Amino acid sequence: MSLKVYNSFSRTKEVFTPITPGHVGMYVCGPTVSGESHLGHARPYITFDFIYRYLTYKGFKVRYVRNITDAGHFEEEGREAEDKVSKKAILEKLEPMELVQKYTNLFHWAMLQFNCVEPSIEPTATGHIVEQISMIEKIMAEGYAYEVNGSVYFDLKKYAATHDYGKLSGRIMDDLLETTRELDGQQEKRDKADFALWKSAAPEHIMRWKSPWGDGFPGWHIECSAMATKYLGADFDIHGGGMDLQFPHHESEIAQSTICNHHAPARYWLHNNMITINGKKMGKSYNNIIKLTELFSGNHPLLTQAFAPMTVRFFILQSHYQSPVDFSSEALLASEKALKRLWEAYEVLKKLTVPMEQEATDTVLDAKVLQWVNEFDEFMDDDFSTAKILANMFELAPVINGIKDGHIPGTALAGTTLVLLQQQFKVYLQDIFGLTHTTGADDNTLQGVMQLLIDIRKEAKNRKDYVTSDKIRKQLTTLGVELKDEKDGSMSWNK
RNA sequence: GGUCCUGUGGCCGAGUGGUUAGGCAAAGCUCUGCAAAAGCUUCUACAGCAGUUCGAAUCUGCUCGGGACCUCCA
Repeated sequence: MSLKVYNSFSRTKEVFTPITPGHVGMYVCGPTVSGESHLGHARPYITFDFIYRYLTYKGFKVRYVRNITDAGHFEEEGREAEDKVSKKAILEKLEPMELVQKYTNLFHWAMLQFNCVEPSIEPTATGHIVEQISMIEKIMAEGYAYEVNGSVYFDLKKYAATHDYGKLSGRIMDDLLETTRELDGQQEKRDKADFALWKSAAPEHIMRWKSPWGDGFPGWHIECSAMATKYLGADFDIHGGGMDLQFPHHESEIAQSTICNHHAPARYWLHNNMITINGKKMGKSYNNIIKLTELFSGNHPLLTQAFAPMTVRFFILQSHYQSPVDFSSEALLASEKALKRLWEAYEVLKKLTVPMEQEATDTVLDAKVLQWVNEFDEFMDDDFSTAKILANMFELAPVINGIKDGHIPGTALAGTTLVLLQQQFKVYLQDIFGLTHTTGADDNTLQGVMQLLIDIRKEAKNRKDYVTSDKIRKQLTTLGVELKDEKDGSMSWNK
């Protein structure tokens, strides 16, 4: 089966063919560590995490590069030569690198919470100033950049004359050139649409590096081009990021790399859609940001409760990565319950056993189960349709629970079917979707304490002392531990 | 203003022209000391109008609504 991905560049679903058979180079735009990550940031990292995991599952050796943007960029181009990082640093009275470190650590912590696999390489912009400068020099040598007052700009008009600038984002060059915007510093550019490759640093600017054009700092787009080229080559497979980065960021990356390397950087451009909140994109300008720390703690006016990272991960998996997803406390609560139900079915499934040589007594059900399971790969190959796989899993859950409860005879499914079901559930739920569940079952002390409580409750129940047995169950519930009486008289629990 | 996307049942969300998406919520039943969980059942929608077609949520056009980008943005 071949993997098909929606390529933003061609606006069609294409068969994915890596440049080097068996290997995939993937670059994803990482965070700007000038502030705390919010819910919106979670989406690309979780999306490209399961894409990375799936490519690995398919047998590709993937080099996954995700940068850390720690060299600030100007907040409003040309208005003031102050970058995000230095501005915030002054406000918080921190060293720029101290601030960068703080938010980098926080970002890594969040990725850990979401169970995101670490990228193969996580380069920082500040660690690649030399590469960025040399790339700018090459572009200048090619005649597509010019220097003015210590800043270097990309000559977009010249580029657009022979190249299709705007193809990725569906932009029309003439419109861009016509866009009238009166900003300070715009005058030094040959054309308003030209973007900066290097900006001259004003004396008060903290983050600054020496360059052939004087002290300054790199432009917004050049870091990704420089780092992607360095670690993945001039021509690599996948470039990913949020849809809002298509223009101007990715468009400009294409222009820079095309001139510098004489080659468009990536074959496949993958973009995840936005998370909205009450229909509006989550963003600073809308003042509707929910930080990840707030989400995990429930400490936000829009939240009715705290939500676990896995709930968020599941919530994102429940829709296609290219669809916008609207956030609400209610929607997340639904995800929380759904994940719980699914995970419990998975736990049940793990314990089911049937002899391998068992033949299916219910061939209709057996065929259905096989179809649902086999569709996992099919759906994932179809541009990573995680939502459809989850739907199939929910179709399978009643079958699993039915076998456990005895509504469905244990022999209904063939031994080989059950084994395949168990295997694929594990592979998808844990290895590809990256979901985890903490039952506390790995805590020996807690295990022992719970067993003790279960024993006491069983004894109480046996002598019909329901006051005691209900008290144990009720108090455990308030502690967040759920105790269930099974049909066979045993008890199970989970956190 | 320009470019593009989108409008699915109480809510969230899959949907590749013909067949039940799925989840959450709600109702009933079974099981249970009571619960919870689980199982079974019910609720069956595609913004509006027109067109193409034997047949459209799915294609086309128009109208209305929502959103993204055009500026830092995941």
